[in-house]
Amino acid sequence: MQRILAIEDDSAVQRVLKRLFEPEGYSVDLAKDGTSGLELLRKMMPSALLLDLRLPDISGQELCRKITQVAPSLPIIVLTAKSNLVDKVLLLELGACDYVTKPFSPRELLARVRAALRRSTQGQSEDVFCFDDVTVNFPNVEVMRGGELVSLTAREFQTLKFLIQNQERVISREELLQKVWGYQNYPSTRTVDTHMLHLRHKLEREPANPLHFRTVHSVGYKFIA
Amino acid sequence: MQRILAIEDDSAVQRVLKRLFEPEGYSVDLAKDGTSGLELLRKMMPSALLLDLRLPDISGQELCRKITQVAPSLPIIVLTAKSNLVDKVLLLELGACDYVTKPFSPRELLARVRAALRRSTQGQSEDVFCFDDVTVNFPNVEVMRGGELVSLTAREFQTLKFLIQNQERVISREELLQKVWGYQNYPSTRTVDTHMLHLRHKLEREPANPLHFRTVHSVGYKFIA
DNA sequence: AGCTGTTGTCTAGAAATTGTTAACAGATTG
DNA sequence: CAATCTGTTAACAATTTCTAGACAACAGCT
Repeated sequence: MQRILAIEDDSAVQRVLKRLFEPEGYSVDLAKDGTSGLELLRKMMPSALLLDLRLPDISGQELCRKITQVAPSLPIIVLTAKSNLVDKVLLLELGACDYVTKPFSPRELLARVRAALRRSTQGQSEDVFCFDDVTVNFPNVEVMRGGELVSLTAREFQTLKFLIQNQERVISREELLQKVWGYQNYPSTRTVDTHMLHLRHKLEREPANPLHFRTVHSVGYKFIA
Repeated sequence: MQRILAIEDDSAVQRVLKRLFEPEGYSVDLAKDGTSGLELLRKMMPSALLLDLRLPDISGQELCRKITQVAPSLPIIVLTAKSNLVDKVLLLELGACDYVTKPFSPRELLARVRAALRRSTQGQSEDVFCFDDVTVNFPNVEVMRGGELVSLTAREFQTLKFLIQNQERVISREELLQKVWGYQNYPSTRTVDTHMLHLRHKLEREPANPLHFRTVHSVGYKFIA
């Protein structure tokens, strides 16, 4: 039997979750704040986690980070009131695998939890990404271009991955250095430019006239498929 | 040879599929409606199924349900015109393992089918695995090379087994230490390198220029047959 | 057009990662 | 109990990758 842990302080929502999942053959355990949630998590090791973002004690984002440290492969479905795109990106980055905005349709939540469980047991479905004549294979850490293997360095690949995950959005050099490089302080940001140059030469048809790796003058870069 | 069954009524798309998969070493069988598709499915037992959602006789969702009853572990990749998110969730729930929206990039479809096949075969373990002039016999815990018995240590054999089970995929030293060694914490990961060195010397033709036990700089190692 | 700050490009040196060898400590075996 | 085997770590060499700086080219502004 699959066990689901729900960290959610609203008792009305708690009841809805119980009534939704238990008849479908899942067991539902409840925690009403972050600290007791983390404790329960360690004890029961659930198959999936439902996480409310607004909690009395810890911020949802903080909790998300801690959970992914304790159980990196646990699928987390976030329940959130906002449908903000920035938040969505942030959440997926923090390790959430899906999110549902409140008020949610019970049927949709059920479907998403099932899909998440399926993905976590049989592997990610989003492991390839394509644009132009380029295929990026994430688990294999491989990039094909027109049937030929293109060799990227690890940094280049990480940068590409981050850009794809945040496509359409402009990303500053500072953000890239923080999120991809993991740097807290940096004397210069020019190294980002060099890496973009390399990505363009390896993946663009006309590196001097880039279609996908675009420069946004005095702001940063963005990726467009 | 891997066989793919495509249930798809558009003959133009049928041709594209044939031209895409057959040169890559797959055999493609075609059915142009749901009933003949189900019949063919029972006869040929393909390795993967490509399924168009808009069919003349049966609804794609209905068909999806029936197929998962007949062959629960068969990977299904759905071809769909809509990119609706709800549909996506519904499909995954119905048993599809991935989906591609039309018009699709041939290369992307190929990559996804490969990924799906890899996922579906990685669970079931063969008794013997061969690459180059090497034969690995899992039940006997034996490795032959060109008729000669090669003696591997227990760790080396476990490492080899894990690499073969996850071939093509890049595996970090950390993951190896966790999954093969069973370690939770480790002061150093260099011991993995030493074991890869030994495997190379015992199983590669040119240990200094490895073809099968590849290193992916600053990420990890991967095995390729 | 001219000015100014930003970005593209190249390169050499710095830094990090990996290959390889060898030595040592535990475990296993006879 | 000694001998052998196995796993681990350290050290150094070889290799790959990253980075900062210089200068040229470019975009945006007045």
